[in-house]
Amino acid sequence: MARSMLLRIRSVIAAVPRGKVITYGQAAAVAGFPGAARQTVWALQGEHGLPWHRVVAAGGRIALAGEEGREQRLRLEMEGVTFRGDRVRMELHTWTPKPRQAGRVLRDRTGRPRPW
DNA sequence: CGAGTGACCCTCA
DNA sequence: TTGAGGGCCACTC
Repeated sequence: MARSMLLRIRSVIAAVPRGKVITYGQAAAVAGFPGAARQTVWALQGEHGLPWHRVVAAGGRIALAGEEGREQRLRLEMEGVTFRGDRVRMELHTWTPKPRQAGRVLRDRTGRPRPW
């Protein structure tokens, strides 16, 4: 069931702690679907109760536009997340689930290696 | 079943 | 630094 894909991505997002963030691509990869960043968007759509503000685009960019984007930034700053310019300082706040074996490399669907 | 639509991402010019 | 191009895939007409 393709449905479990979104469910798994949701559970990953739900596990992101306060003060930490995860990117769309990472959320999908951690859930077991490297390269499926767009599905993370779907996983957030219409779902309440998820820490949606802790999901940012690659490089710490806020993907939401306008008012929504400003609210997301406010929520993050309230949790202690710091910014540099208009992006989150990923080196300080990126969340990684359980540190996997060092040196591990995941590959996306096109066979491209994705450093992890 | 085909086409269009995303709060995306990576590579390369 | 920026933009194009191709890739991903659930979901809705």
